[in-house]
Amino acid sequence: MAGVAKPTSVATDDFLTTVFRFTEEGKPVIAARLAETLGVSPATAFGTVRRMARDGLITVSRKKEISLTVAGNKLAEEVIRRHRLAERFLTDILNFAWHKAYAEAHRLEHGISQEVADGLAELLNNPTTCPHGYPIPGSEGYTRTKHIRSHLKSLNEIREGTSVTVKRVPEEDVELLQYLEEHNVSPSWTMKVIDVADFKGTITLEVDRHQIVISTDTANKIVVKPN
Amino acid sequence: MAGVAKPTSVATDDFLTTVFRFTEEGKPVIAARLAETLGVSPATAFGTVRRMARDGLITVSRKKEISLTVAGNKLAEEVIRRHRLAERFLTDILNFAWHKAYAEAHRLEHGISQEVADGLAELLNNPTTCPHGYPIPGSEGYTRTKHIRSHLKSLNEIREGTSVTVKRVPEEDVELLQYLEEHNVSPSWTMKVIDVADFKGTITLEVDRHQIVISTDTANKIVVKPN
DNA sequence: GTTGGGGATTAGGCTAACCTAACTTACATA
DNA sequence: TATGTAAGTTAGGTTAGCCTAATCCCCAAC
Repeated sequence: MAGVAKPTSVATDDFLTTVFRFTEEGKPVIAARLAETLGVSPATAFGTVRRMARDGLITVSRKKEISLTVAGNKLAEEVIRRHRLAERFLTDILNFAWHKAYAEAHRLEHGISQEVADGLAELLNNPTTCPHGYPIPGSEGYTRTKHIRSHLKSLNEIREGTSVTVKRVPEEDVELLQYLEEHNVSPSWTMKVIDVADFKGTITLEVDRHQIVISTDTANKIVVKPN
Repeated sequence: MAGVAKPTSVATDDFLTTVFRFTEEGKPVIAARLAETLGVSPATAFGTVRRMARDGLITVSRKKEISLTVAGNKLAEEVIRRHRLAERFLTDILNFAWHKAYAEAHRLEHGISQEVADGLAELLNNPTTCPHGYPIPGSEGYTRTKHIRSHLKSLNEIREGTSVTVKRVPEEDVELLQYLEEHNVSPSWTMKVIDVADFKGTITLEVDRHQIVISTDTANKIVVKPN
C-alpha cells in the first residue's frame, strides 16, 4: 500500500524478533528490556525504537509499552520463521547440538529469502516447531494467537507428583540447554515433578529414570503440559 | 598476531570477493571496476578501499592496482567457500535452478559460520566446485593457484570443429544462465564448435544434438577445456 | 604540446547504529 | 511529603557506508 517495503536491517530484525518473543511469552515490552536483551545502551534502544515507530513497525503506548503493528508483526513472523527453520535444519540435517543451533540460526536468519525458507520447510517435512518447542510461523495450524500460552504452564507452577510433557525449553542459554539436552529434558519427553522445595528454591524431577534438581527460577523458563 | 580479527561487514565481504573473483579470472583490479561491479559510486568504492587498506586486507600499488593481502585472501576464500557451498546446497538439496542460486547464496554467505560451512560440505559430500564450475576454497585439492586459469580456455578462443568440455559458466547473469541451463551448456557437458563467424560476432555450437548460436562476447565468459 | 578521457580524489552531506554522560519523569515507598 | 530508583530522553560524538559534484592527474592520440 505505502509503496515498497524497505528491507529491514539486522538491528531492526533483532528488535522485531525480540518484541515478538517477549509477546509470545506474555512479558511486557519496554525499551529498557530490549536494551538489556540485545546488549545495547538505553540510548541506542531508544533511537532504534523511535526509528521503527517512524517506519510503522511498532507503536509505543502512553505507558511506553511497545507493540508490533500488523506490518511489524508480519515482518517479525517472517524472521522468526526463518530462524526456526534454520534451527531445525541445523539440528535435523547437519546434526548440530541443540544448544548451538540458536546462535547459528541467528546469523543465518537474515540471509534466508522466502523462497529458501519454503525450500527448507519442504526439505524438513514442514515442521511445526523449532527444536526448542516454539511454533514456526506459517506452518500447518499456526495462527497469530496460537503461540500465546494457553493450556501450557511453566514448570514451576506444577504440583508435586504431577506428570508433565515438556513443551518448550528456553532458546538462548547455552549452558542450560546443554544440561537439559544431556538429561532429556526436551520437547515431547515426559517427566514427573518429584519434589518442590520452595524454601530452598529447588525442584526435583524424574526424567528418563533419573532424578535431576533445578531451581524454581530455571523451572520458570520451561513450559510444560500436565498429563 | 595483531589481536582479534574484527568481523567483516557485508560491504567488506563484497569487496573482498569481487577482488578475489577478478583475480581468479586474471582481470586487473582497480577501484573503478569494483565500483561498477558492485553498483556503488566511485567515491564510495574509494572510501571502502581506503578503509580496507587501513585494516590490512588489501594493498594498492602505485599504479592503483588492488591486491589482497594474505589476511585479505584468507577472508575472501572463506566467504567464497561459504558462497559456493551455499550454491551447491541450493541446487543439489533444495533443487533450486542454477540461475537463482547465485543471488540466494550471496545473501546467505555472510551468515554461515565455519562450523556450518563444514557441516554443509559434509552433507554435500565435499564438493570441489560450485554449480557453475568454480572451485571451492578449502576443498580437496584446492590450492591458492589452482583457480587461476591454466590449460583452460575461453570458448571464443576455440577453433571450428573442436570438441570441448564445459568447465565454467558465468555466475551472475541470470538470463544468460537460464538460457545456458536450458540448453545443457553446463559444467562437464561436451559440445562442439560448429562455426565461428567473426565478421558478425557469433559462434555456433552443437550441444546435446542441438545447435545454438551465441555471441563471441558471451563465449568469452564461458571457460572450456579442449578435448 | 594541447586536449580528451578515464580514474582517482576531495569536499560536503546524509542515515543507521552504536556509545557515554547527563538530565528528567514518574512512581512507589519510607 | 521527601527521596530513591527505574526508565526515558537529550546532548554530543563516533564509524561505516552511501551519495553528488567538483577537481585533479596522467596518459595517449591528434
